[in-house]
Amino acid sequence: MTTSHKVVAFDSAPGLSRYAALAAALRARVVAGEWPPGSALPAESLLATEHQVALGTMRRALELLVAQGLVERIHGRGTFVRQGIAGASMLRFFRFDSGSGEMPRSRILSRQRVAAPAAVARRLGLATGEMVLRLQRLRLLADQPCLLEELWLPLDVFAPLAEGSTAEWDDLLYPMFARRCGVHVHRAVDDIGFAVLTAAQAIPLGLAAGHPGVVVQRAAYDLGGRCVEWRTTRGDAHAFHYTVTIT
Amino acid sequence: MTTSHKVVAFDSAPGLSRYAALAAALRARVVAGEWPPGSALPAESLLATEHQVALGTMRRALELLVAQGLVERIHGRGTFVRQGIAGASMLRFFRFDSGSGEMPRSRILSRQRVAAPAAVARRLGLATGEMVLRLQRLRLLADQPCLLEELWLPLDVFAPLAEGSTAEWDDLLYPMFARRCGVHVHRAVDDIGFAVLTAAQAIPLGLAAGHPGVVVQRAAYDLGGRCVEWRTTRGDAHAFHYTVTIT
DNA sequence: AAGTGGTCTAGACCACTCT
DNA sequence: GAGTGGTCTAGACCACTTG
Repeated sequence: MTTSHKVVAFDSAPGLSRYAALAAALRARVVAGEWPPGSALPAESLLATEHQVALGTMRRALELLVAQGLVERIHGRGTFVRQGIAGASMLRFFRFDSGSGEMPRSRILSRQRVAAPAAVARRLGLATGEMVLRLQRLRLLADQPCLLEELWLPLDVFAPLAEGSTAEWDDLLYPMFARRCGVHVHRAVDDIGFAVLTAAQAIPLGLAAGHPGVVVQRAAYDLGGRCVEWRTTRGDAHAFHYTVTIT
Repeated sequence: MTTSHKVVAFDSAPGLSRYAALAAALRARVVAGEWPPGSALPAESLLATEHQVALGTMRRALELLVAQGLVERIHGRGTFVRQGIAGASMLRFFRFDSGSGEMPRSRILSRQRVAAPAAVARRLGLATGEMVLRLQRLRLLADQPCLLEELWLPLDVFAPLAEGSTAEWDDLLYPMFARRCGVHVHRAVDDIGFAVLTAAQAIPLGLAAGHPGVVVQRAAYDLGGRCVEWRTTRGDAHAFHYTVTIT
């Protein structure tokens, strides 16, 4: 008598190593929602027998996914699909002198349902004229305004945020995106530059028009690689600092 | 009859895995100069038998050194100690609109042998008052000044640079450091900030006093982890740009 | 105690580079 | 063809977490 085991096929490698093909197959299952963010994958031994490869090969595949930031492994507990980026990640570019353990606060200044301008539509991978949510947001530290943000979100997936009061929104957006819209931000690309602030940008920050400012433009992507946010953040250039290590 | 093989001992692990201890032992031999930058290490199979470990374990150790940036492996050729940082690494923070294939040029504005000020001595790990080389350097792109730099170098290892004409110096410093002083810069930490330029800083750059400037402060380290350079670079803030990806 | 990931072994075979 | 690193296997044993 033969026992029946679940067997999962994966595309054999077109020039790819077996563990790379395995990693791609596992990634596809994660993106498809088979294992939601925060949940555990089956044990590596199980996955190995399922895919009919040696344990070491499956380990290589999982290590690859760890390096790619898709999953994280915890000794003795298991392999988990990573939750998205935590939030407050914009503050890492700034050094505001306030109580160090200070919680950042947020205030939504405006919220509009608008047709996407061409530049925004291109960034978000939408057709020009598709509906988006435009937000203006002020971030405060110890009740002092420090960052002014303009966000563009595709309405098809962020529709829940178009309704209800914005006064009750969380101070951190990404956890709220996950909870209310099922959108997990897994990757963000920040482009940093400097520009003089206009009056409209400077006043909410308590600065004067013409003050030097930092401009961070961010594109944020979900698990599947779709751009789900286009954001421009402005702050006082004198508060900017960032450290890079090169090897 | 027994054949005699070279056997290299390494400290058994005080809480370290065997491959981590192996990596540390190999790193020590590289730092000691047994395999100079650019040269090849023995084959992994040889190293494995020398250290009396399985091939896979030695591979883990070498992979660790690759991840740390100490060596690089080339399929079919061997394992090589990495040369230092190439140079021109400061330009990656700026976007000067000129011919894209433009070679950056350098001009040494001043060179002094001076006693290290306290702040510099601390950064370089010297006693206050030890002798250092202070350089001012202007970097040009298409004959346009773009960056102004102030460098502090410990004289004990950079003595060869205190003699002779600075007019003949290379445009890239790090390869010259390696060739003339045997100093290989393997790691650099850049701290980016913002400040308004003084007249003395702005004039050489063709800007006006009070112009917004980017300030990059760099500590550069050699193979052994010694800080061998402390540098401050200033440039037009409007030319600054940098991209960071977070996951 | 049971289940998880982490380390280590000893081998076979493949892919690439140089001469 | 000889020598290098890269992949894959099949197992043993260890270390950590949880019930």
